[in-house]
Amino acid sequence: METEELYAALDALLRELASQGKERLPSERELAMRFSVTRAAVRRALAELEAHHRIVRVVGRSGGAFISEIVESSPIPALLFDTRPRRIVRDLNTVKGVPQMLRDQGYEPETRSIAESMEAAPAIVAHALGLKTGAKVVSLLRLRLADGAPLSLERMYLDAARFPGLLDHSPIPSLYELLSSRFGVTVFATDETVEITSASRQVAALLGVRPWEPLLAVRRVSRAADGTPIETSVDLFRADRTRLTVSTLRK
Amino acid sequence: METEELYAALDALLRELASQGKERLPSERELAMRFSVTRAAVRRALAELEAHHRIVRVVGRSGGAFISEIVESSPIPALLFDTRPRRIVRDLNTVKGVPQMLRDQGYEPETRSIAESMEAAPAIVAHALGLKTGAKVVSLLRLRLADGAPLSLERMYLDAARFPGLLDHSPIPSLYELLSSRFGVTVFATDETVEITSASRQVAALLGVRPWEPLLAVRRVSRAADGTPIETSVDLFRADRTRLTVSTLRK
DNA sequence: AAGTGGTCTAGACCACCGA
DNA sequence: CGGTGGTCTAGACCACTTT
Repeated sequence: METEELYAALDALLRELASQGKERLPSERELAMRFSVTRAAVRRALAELEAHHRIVRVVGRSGGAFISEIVESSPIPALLFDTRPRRIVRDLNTVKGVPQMLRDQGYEPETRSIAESMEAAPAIVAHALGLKTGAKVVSLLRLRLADGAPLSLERMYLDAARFPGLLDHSPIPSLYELLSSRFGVTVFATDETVEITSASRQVAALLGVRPWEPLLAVRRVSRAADGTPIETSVDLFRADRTRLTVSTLRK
Repeated sequence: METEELYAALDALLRELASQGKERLPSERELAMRFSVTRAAVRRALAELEAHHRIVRVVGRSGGAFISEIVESSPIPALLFDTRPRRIVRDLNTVKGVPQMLRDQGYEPETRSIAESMEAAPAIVAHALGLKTGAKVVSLLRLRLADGAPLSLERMYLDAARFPGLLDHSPIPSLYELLSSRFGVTVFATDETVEITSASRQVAALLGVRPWEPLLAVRRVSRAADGTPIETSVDLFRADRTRLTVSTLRK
């Protein structure tokens, strides 16, 4: 019995248990015996059920695999229109900072500075900021939390020559406010790109997700009213806690 | 030697090979012997490298694991010079349809209609379109391809009462054009949200990706100039072929 | 035919954690 | 202590693709 069959069998078992109001599956070893397959095969199928959030797995003595919710069967899903989980909404139409966005939605924002340093600009950063490769840039690595839980990891670069003494204020409480009050610079426009990336081990540890889990990567270049670049950054958002929104008018 | 060590060792090997201009790794069996681990261990580490797009794996006689790009040799990333990006760019600032967007970027667009039908609106769809639950809606399921390779799967709902006889033209060549010429309706504004979802087996098969692989889900409501909803849809984009862009001005 | 990656069985040991 | 999931070794067979 290959994985696909086993997945179907477990799927049926899940529905049966759900209909009986039970939420705990038999142990992996017992499932392996029942379906006459190895435990490894059971684990592959369970891993897929877990990836689809059909089950949750818990270790330890009364641990096991638990049904995460009762789902009706449906062919190709209208399910995708469902928006049950409470996700934090990042509106790409505004230039608000993350903390303000969180407060607007009733979350308690927190920012932890992981690293603040001066370094030579990598090629892509230099290109985005209109500098020569190797020019000095200020590099900030910050972790954003909402209600105490990690939401995103942000790496930002700024032209060190344009903003001298920026690191004197370390740790920086509100960057946009500091740029405005001390340097008279405000963000006028942003160009952003959105892609999926996967979490490296270090990123995963900081964000509290598993390695290689998918993340939303938002790359940004902020510009002043005269078009000169102010900062370029990459935000890595936890996929399970984030929804991006955009509104557009015809052009 | 556990997975993390082995990953680091393979990482070092990757850099060494890259510096020598080589792009092919030894076979899994040889790597296992070299590092005195089982082939399963090698495969776990290689899977991680693949998830990070560090390598590409090919089956068959002269297959193997190949380094996906040589980073060391060139100080300035070749990407910056590439006029036709490896990923297809979906500009969320415009309301252009997918085929037009593809043509603009030099790809050959193709749309395959998977299903076109009339059905009762699910609650969420009815809500988005301002209809009563159960009202008749036209449901379209279409696969978009670029240069013959699957790019996205789109499920769209339209008010059947507003667009009578829409399915008479089945299969629909250009929906936006049809709405304009036959019903005098043009899209004026769109509200879109972006999230990560994972591919079900059926979706994965259509898009040519593996089950549970992450996808970009773009949900949309298109409105006419008077604010009435025209259509609501979900686009599932292959993460490895898509980049979304947004530009904003201060508000 | 031969060598590649893909997948499976079989079994062991570990980390964890409640009974 | 004992049962759970998590991870590892060892080895077999299959599907695929070039030689």
